[in-house]
Parts: sequence; C-alpha cells; structure tokens
Amino acid sequence: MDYNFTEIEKKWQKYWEENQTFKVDIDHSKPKYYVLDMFPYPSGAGLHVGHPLGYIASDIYSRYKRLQGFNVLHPMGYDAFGLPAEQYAIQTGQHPAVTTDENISRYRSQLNKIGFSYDWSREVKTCDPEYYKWTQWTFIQLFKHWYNNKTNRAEPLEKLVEIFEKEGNINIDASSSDVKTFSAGEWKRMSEKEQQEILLCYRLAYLAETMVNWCPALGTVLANDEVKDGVSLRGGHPVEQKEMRQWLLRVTAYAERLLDGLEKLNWSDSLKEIQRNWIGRSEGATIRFEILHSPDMEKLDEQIEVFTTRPDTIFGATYMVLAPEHQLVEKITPEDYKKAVADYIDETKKKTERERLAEAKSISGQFTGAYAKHPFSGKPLQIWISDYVLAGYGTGAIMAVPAHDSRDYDFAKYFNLPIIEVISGGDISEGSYDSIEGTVINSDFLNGLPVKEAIETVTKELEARGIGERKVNYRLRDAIFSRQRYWGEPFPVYYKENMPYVLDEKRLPLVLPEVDAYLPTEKGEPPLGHAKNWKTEEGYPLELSTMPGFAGSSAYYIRYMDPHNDTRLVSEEANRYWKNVDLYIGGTEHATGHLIYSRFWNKFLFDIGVVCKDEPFSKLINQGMIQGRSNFVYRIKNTNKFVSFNLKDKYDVTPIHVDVNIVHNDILDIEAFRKWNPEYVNAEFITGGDGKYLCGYAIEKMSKSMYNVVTPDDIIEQYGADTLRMYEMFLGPLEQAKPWDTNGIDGVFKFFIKVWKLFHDKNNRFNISDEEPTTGELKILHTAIKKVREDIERFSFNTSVSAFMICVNQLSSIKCNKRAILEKLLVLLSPFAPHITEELWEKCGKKESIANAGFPEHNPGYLKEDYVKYPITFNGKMKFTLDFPADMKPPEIEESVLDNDSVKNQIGDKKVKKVIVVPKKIVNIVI
RNA sequence: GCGGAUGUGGCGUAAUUGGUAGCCGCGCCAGACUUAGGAUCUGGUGCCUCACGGCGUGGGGGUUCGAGUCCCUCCAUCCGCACCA
Repeated sequence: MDYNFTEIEKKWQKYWEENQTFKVDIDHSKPKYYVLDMFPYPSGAGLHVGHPLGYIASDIYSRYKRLQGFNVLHPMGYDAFGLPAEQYAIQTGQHPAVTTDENISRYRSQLNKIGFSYDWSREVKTCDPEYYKWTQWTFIQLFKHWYNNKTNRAEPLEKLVEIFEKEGNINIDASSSDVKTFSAGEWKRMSEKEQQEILLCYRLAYLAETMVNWCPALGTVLANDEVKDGVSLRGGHPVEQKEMRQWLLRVTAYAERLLDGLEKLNWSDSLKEIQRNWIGRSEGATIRFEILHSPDMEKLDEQIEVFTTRPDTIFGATYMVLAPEHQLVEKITPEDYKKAVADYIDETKKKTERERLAEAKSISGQFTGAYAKHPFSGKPLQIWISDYVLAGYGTGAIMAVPAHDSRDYDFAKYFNLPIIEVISGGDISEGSYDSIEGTVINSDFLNGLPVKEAIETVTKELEARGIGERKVNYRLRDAIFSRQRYWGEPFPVYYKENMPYVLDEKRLPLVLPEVDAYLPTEKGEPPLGHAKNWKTEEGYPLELSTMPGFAGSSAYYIRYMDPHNDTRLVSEEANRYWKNVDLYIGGTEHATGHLIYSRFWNKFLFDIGVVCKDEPFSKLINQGMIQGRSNFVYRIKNTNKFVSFNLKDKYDVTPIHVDVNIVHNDILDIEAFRKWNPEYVNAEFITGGDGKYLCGYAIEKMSKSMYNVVTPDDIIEQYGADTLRMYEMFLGPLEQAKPWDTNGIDGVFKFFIKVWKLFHDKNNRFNISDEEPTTGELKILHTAIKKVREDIERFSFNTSVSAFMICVNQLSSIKCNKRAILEKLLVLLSPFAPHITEELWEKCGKKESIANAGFPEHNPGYLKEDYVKYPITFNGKMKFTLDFPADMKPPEIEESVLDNDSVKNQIGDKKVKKVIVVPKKIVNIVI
C-alpha cells in the first residue's frame, strides 16, 4: 500500500518525543491556553475506543490553539490510587503499586500510539509520594483553617483563637459543627484537650462522629457520591448507615460560593443543574418548639428546632416528627413509651439503606409520648419519630403540615392525626395542597395574605419573638474523607490523648508504609494497622485511615502547572501565568463528585492565596459515552445449528453474543467463529440465499461480557491512528452518546488515501506543482478553511470532518496538486491527523514540524459568488432553481421570475397572490 | 414524582439567523476494471407510484408567504435527582 500509516506514525511519534515538540514552559511573549482531560484511573482492562474520544477532541483543540500562536499547556497523568488495584491485591497478594505501575505503562503506550500532543514532562501520578506530599499539605492547611461567614472566606485558626481569648465565641459567625457558646474566661480555663475539642468544631478538615455509608463488603465508608441506589458505585455492594468517628471536609462552608460560582462558568446547563440540585439550596426558616409533658422538661429545657420552607403554614402544623436518630428522642420520651420507641429505632437501624429506599412508600412511625407547644396557638402537638424524616437534612426534625405536604398528609391519614387547611385553593379531603398559589386561612394574624407575603410576615414575627430565624439550608453534606483502606494517601495526622494533631509540614510526604496484608486487622482496624512502627518519632500513633479517591484528583490541574516543585504546591509565577483551565473535557459521571470537590478545594486554595483564580475550570465539555454495538448469532434450540438473522423467525432460536471482531458488516466469518470457541468447531449454518451468515445487532454498553469491545490498538493496527482520530470525531456530536461501529471506518480511511493521492502520482512518486491556483481551487480551499475553523471553535468536530471530505473530493476530481492549495490544507488538517500531515509537510520540503506552522486564514474574497441559485418555491414547496446575478434587486428578480416559462407553467391559470423574494435566499410564489 | 436532554432514510448523521430536508460517510443496487480481494473506479439510492404526481423530520394542533427549526399539547427513549420538609 502506498499510504504506509504504520511507518509514518511510528516515525513522527518518535520525532515528537525526541524533539520534545510539545514541551511547554512559561513564555510571557505568548498568550497561554490550558487544555485538560480528566485524567484516567488506569484500570487493568486498558483503554477501549470509547475512552480516547474526549482526549482526541481536546488534542485537536490544543493543536489548533497552538497553530494560532497560543502557548498551550496540555498535560496528562493518572488517578492512580483506588479500590480496584487494592481489591486485586487482596485476591492475589500482588502489591497495588505493582499492578498500578503495570496498568499505567499499558495506558501510556496506548495513549502514545494515538499521537497526542501531551507535554509528558509534566505527567503526574497521584500515588507518587512527590505528588501526594501536596495532597497531604493541603489537608494540613484545611485542618489549620476555619470558615468565617462574616468575611466569607477561610481564615487561619490562630485568628480564631485570638478572638476566643478576647471575647469567647459569642460574636463568631462561622461555618462550624454544633458548639456551645463560651466566654473568653471560660476558654482560658479549658484544658488543652477541651480547647482542641472546640477547635475541631471549626476546622475545615475535622474529625466527628457521624452517620456514614458503611460498606461491609469493601470494609470502608463511602461518600454520598460513591453510593447509588443504596449500593456502592464500585462493585455494587450493599451499603448501610452506621455511626463512626471520621474525617470530614467542611464543604458546606462553601455551599453558597459553589452555587454562585456556577453562574460565571461556561458549562452545560444540564451539568450546572446537576450541581445545583446536589447543593440543594432552599430558603425558609428555622422554628423552635418548646417541649411539653415530658417528665424531665423542667430540667432539660430542651427545644425542637425544625427547618421549613413553608413557615406560612405554621398554623397548619398538627404534629411533629423527629428522625429516629435525632439526639432528643431519648431525652423527651417518657418512661411508658421508652420500649415502643426503642423497638422502632431498632427496626429502622436494621434496615440497610437499600431496604429503606425500597420501602420508601410504606409508612411507619411511633409516637414518643411527648408533646411540643405550638409557638403561636399554644396547642399541644404530638411528637412522633419516623424514618420519613431524614437525620441528615435540615435539623432532622419537622413540623408536620398534613394539609399542605403530601408526605405529612399520607402519614397523618395513616395514623389518624388531625389535618387543618391553612391555604385556600385545594381540596384537602382528596389530598394535600402543596402549591404556593393561594391565600392563608385559619391562621390568626396571617389570614387573607397570599403565600409569599405570609412567609415574610411570619418570618418577621418569629424573629421578633425570638423563636425562629430566616435560614438558608443546603442539601450538600460535608464530605466524609476517611477510607478504611490501604491504597490511598496516608493522613499526616497523629493522636495525642485521643486528639488529632497534624504533622509538621517538613515531615511530608508521610509515605504509605508496607503491610503484610491488605485486610483489616483482627481488632477491626484498617489495613494500616498492620504496618510496623506506624507512629511519629515521639511515639504518637498515626492515623490508620487513608484518603478517598477524590483527594488526589482535587488539585492535579494545579500541580501540572509546576509538577516538579518540591517547595510549593505551585509557584506563584507558574500559577499567575497558567491561571486556570480554559478547557476541561471529561465524562459527566464526575458531575457531583470530582467537580464539586475540586471546586471546593480550589476555592480554599484561593482563600489562602495559593492560587489566583476562584474557579478551576472556565469551560467544561462532557463528551458523550461511546456505546458498544454487539453482534448476535442465532442457535436453533437444542442443536449446534445456527440460522442467519433474516431467517431466524422461522425457528425457535437463542440469540448468542458473538465477538464483533470476527463479524464484518454484520456478516459472520464462519471459519473464525469455529475457532473462536471449541464448542462451535462443528457448528452448522443455515445461511441466507447468498451463502452469507447475517448477524443481528444491538446497542449495549461496551464490555467484555458482550464481546463488543474494540480497542484503539486494533483499529490503529488496521487503519492507523489518524484514521482512528478522525473516525471518532466523525461518529457524531462530541457531547452525544453514540454507538461504535467499526464498519463505517472505511470511509475515513479512503479519505486519507485520497489525501495521499493528491500529493502523489500513479506510481506513488511525490508530485506537487508550483503553479498559481485558480479561483475555483482557492474557493474550495477557503470554503474549507472557514468551515473547519468555525466548527473547531464550537467543538463541532464531526462536521469539520465532512468539510474535509468535501474539500478533498473536490480537489481530487479536478486533480489539483498545487502547493499553494495543498500546503494550507495540510496545516488545516494537522490537528485532526497529525501524522500524515507531518509526513507530507516534510515531503513538501519543510524543515520544521507542522505543529509550529500558522493556522491558515480564510479570505472572504475567494468565496464571493457572481450568481445565486434561487430555489423557486410555490406556496413554500420547492420546484426548481433559477440563477440570478448576486447583486440583482428583488423587484427585478420578481419580474424575471414571473416572466419565466417554467414559472408560468406552474402557475397555469391560477392567480398569483403574492411573490416573496428574500435576497440571496429564496423566491416564494403564493398562488 | 421533579429536573434535564434527545426523537430526521436500512445505519451514524447534516441543515449558523425560520428560507431547496437528507450534506458527509456506512450499507445497499447497477456497471467498469481486474493476478475473485472484505480491492479500486463510475453511476444510483428518503418513502409511495409504471408514470403524472403525492407524502415525508415521534403524533396532533397552531403561528407564518414559508416550520426539522418558533408556540401549545401528547407520546417515546435516555440521563440526573428523588421521602430534601
């Protein structure tokens, strides 16, 4: 074959590596542009063709920006800590570092074959101590800072301690855990341990007893975004609720900023919406209810605080509900109800998260025997516990307004509790009326007000009486940051008198120790419990948990700016130059995990002056998933006979997945099939009339079990990397999910052969001419330049591929081999197909890489048309076209059209009501 | 249930602002050439109809000279959230 892609691609990949073509440094003479891919977790299965889709798109954009004179930072690395390597280690005893290294080198070689313009000198691996030193460092900073709501930023803890010494915490408005008020004197009288206990309530990285998602099968806790439908995202193991002392990051401190920051970002609306939902801001009020009838009431002086978005319905509150886990449950329950309440709590505890979700519709609850006093009417309200109230949201307690909340309504009906209508507009005998359209009734001083005004009025009244406040509540929870696992970053934390202290920064990195088993210890400690001498030089024990997956991925984009700096996370110079990521491409699966955490992490680093930008990713594109296209053969039941797809309905058949790599255009390679599985050696086939066995197909997830996995390596071997890159883009819009079907790839491959032929004669001798191009040739080229450039700008790479095909088809048909045209075409094509264009560029006599050429400008002068082909439509339906000079005025066109014989023929004896002429567009004749 | 996205030939898709629906490919059909290759080249290919012509962008309705595009309504598929008070 004349176009020897294998040789060409090897040659240029080697050239780029040897010449460090894509190595970048700070260069103040050029504008910077930062293009980032979400770095991969190097799994044992390697890459399939779906994985590089986003990488190809970002590489095209990087190369394009580079050709336009930008200094483009385009790095790659590995998210290398994580569960699969550790699970594998448990099974095989193989150290996770070893498997991880193997997987990384496989990924690296797969990536290299695709011809990416990465600056590999900046590669990072999250499991490298030189890298996780800075993950640990950031953790220490989080530990040493608190969030001041007054200044709306993180501040050093020293400052907080100074205030405590002066005036206690009475005037502090911080994002903190529940903490009692104390005076300066009280603070000073506290022991160090007591003080540390208090400070822990303010730290942005803190240790607390909380309900966690415990996954027994994985032996670790999981964050909310790692659990879906009550099972772990990785592995699908059941998850249960459990109270444990865990590290948390005070992400909620940044809830408001995380929400507001979305406005400025150039992200898709759907992604922003997912983040908004996850943050879950709701406005309302907290209201405190006094507790009545409890035997210990006088002594306890406890109140129930609830959060509601509908304080206007307070007169409709007929009972209260606490989450079963609520702290007050025990205190308020009178003796004669203790057993019933304890039984109910036991019952709910036993249920896993999954069961709770499954039983969501069934109603259960238990009266505590205690009552609350309605703050306005003074009437007693029964206090219940029920698992329909979530401990983790709001205050874990609600005032139930059955007339205007469907869940309360169902509960009230079930337990026969009173229902009072307070908003007109519904029919409460039928169901609750949850709408905010209506007028307040049966509500004392709120009567007659529309809902919105009533909310204002009642909130002011609550504040005036000191029984409630306006409150903004978030669904977002603080992120649980410990994992009881081995393969993660060790916490730079030790314990003294059971209180956590962080290591001196000079001691970083705290290197992950060797252990002889990756399982929990006999005492039930995490795997680090097996490590010898896992303590500080002073002998204090070190933390046994490790950090979760999102720790290492939260600031990797910052580290790329200055990856080898061993004194700082990033130098000020590097950060000021590269600023933040201009274009980030990755999958939508990170919408609520990585993309929230790294925004939080970045905002914190911004507050403490490490980075200069408040948001990490200015523009973000989610590439669509590439689905698999599976093929099936149809075995006649109880035989070893297979019937072709088109005849299968005549038999009773079982569809069987067949490896897509032995099927071509849905025609089965029968010999390969016999060899594929010993079971089929003697298989018989009922073929269609032409002797071919036709397979069925289906679009499914690309996975081994469906035998529909296609690897980039196979495609590159057969067609080359340029064809792979181009075809991935040709499949359809970047953001859309689409199936991979290798069958279509021939069209793209033929395109490259045509490109090759433009530069070569019949005998494959390089042959281009220095003749002046014609206006026709210039028009073909400049149409393509304009189209491709516009398409790249809007990330519409599929349409630019067709533009290239049109251009090359046209140049081929006129046998254009002129240097002035072809050289520009090469540069235009080089971001998509870097190898073949480098090769032809070199053959054109160029000494320097095409990556350093300039992107061609289109000249509108070449695109001007003398004539416009006007579609002539009758009542909007196109019949034929007529040519008119481009500068001809509408009235003249109208006259000329009506004079045309074909037009007259169409009109016949009908009457022309109206003629519409849209210049350069269309003529419509209304008859 | 709430929120978002998407519905166009046999398939992947195209159609900047409302202006020729189906570009570019795959597949299919026919032909050419050939050391029968899953090669290359040429032509054709939305559907119905011998044709004239008609119908066509998930269904129905509307606005408009003109709707894939705008509005209303319904349906389907996918994704996210889901007792969030």
